[in-house]
Amino acid sequence: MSKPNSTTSEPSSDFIRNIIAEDIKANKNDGKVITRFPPEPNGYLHIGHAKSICLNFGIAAENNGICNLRFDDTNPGKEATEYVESIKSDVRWLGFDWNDRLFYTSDYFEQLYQFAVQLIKKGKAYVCDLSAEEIRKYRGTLTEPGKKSPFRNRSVEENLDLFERMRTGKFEDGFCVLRAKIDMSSPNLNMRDPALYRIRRVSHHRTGDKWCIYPMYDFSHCLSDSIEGITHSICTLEFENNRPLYDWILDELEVECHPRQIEFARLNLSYTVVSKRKLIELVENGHVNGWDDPRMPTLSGIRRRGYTPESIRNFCDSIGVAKRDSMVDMALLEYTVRENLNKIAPRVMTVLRPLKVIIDNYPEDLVEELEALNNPEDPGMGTRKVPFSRVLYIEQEDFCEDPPKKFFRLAPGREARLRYAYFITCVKAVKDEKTGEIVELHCTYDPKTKGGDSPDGRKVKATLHWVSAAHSIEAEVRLYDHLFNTVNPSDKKQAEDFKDCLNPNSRETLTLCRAEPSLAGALPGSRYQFERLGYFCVDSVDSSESKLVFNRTVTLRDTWVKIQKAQKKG
RNA sequence: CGGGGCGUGGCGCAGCCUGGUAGCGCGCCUGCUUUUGGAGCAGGAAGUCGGAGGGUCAAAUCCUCUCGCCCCGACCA
Repeated sequence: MSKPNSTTSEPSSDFIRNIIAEDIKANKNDGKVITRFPPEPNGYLHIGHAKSICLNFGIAAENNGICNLRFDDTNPGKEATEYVESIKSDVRWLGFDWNDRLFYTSDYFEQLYQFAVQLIKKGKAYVCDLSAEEIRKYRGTLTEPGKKSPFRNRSVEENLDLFERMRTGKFEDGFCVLRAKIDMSSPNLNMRDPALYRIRRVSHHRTGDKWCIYPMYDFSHCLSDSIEGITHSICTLEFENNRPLYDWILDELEVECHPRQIEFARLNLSYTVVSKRKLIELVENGHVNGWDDPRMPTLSGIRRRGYTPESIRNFCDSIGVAKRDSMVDMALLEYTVRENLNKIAPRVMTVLRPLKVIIDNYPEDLVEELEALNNPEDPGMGTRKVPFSRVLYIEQEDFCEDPPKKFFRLAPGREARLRYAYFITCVKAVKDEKTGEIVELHCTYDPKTKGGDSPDGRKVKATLHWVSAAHSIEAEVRLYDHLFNTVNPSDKKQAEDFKDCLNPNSRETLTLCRAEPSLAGALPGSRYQFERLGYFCVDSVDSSESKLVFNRTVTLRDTWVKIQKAQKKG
């Protein structure tokens, strides 16, 4: 009964949705489903977060539930308002709405503190004066048990007093921590008396200097989930080892709501990195131009690149959710944008690398306005007029003086169609005497083929895009390729430093492109298909009325490139 | 010599709980339609389910063992 794993329909069933379906069936949590997306505001969201967002908001929506957006802001040193704003706008852009369910762990600092007090009163937490280094030593190793802290048996009263003094700033940063009293010989190191609170005099982006102690992830996350009434706390695999601690804290505190933590494998995408730490490094070392560089796998980068939110959602639905580590091929992401853009992007003609074409037998002063479809996939998108005249530009690679097998574009003596215009025949290629470079083409046109069809039924193998030289407008076009040269730059077997895998040719800027006049005034962010080339969008940062700048979102599927590669291999 | 996970066509997943010789998407191949070498439609190749045993009439599905990969030793999340 599971639905096909289509890229356009509902996501197929996965183990998490199965668990939730069973819980609903068993009327657990009164049949309610409440999830949450809990980013730490210490960086920008990337495509991996999109998977989590789609999962959490998606599951809530499918089950008539709720999904909270909660900022896990317990480490003020690394967090900032800039990040919370970017995260909010990215989630919104992706198409999800948290309504009034916007929360911050910092909203719970007082409650969390009281929970800690409760734990102390139960004799389940203590203030430990060991230094960070000492704690590490006492913790033992993977194969050896740890040692008990000499402060482990302080009285409840003493701990209560000490903890309050931690809060009121009586100790220096790092002087002591509050620890859970669990089991120093547990095979799970997370259970060897983990730190719950640390002293840190850093002002917080929301609470300012109100606090000098901050709760650790393990303590705050489960309790925040509980406070919000989360039913299913979905997180990534690396937290699997933390689950016993998640459950321990909620059990000890006897809270009314004890969410079920479920872990899934994070997304890995080929030819890029999906790790906040690595992305920060790329930004800070200037390997890219900021978080929204169109080559970045950040949502802001992907958005600037021209991807649609719908295509990202379809992508997330089609990759599935499981527990095994895997590497999703970037080609699938590209497929989902093409699939989406093919339906909605208006077609337009733009020549990236212009080659002048003179139609010898076309009247010097004539200009015809030819009708062109805005989208052959959707006649409802209407038509537009494109000017045609004696001097045109076509793509350099659409002409070949000595065409190889299967090349069926323009060549000396060969006839081809100019889209929506006429059949033209190349009569002569003019070369630069010194470089041998082809400078311009002389062609003739067949007036009877106006519109692109010959009344005698004559066929041509190729249809080329073109622009009228006099009417076309200048544009800058930025072509992008994979940010990295290797499938998995994070693989230490590939390179010690992932930055060594950076693709030096990940961006190529073309400044002399010629676009059809209808593109004048194109709005930032608007997306087009440049016929035969790919999908492009107006850059939202650098484009202006006086200077159009386009980003190539993705090329069209290119069979000719494939044939050429096959021919090279023999 | 610790603990926790995972292993199904090239890639990503479903199926496993309630055994009956494997399914989907992408990719790949062929043909047809087509004024984007785009797109659509039709068809096709490709896996014996990490490996080995065991019980069963019958296992990817149950049991045992084994191999491989990932995660855990921040006062990060």
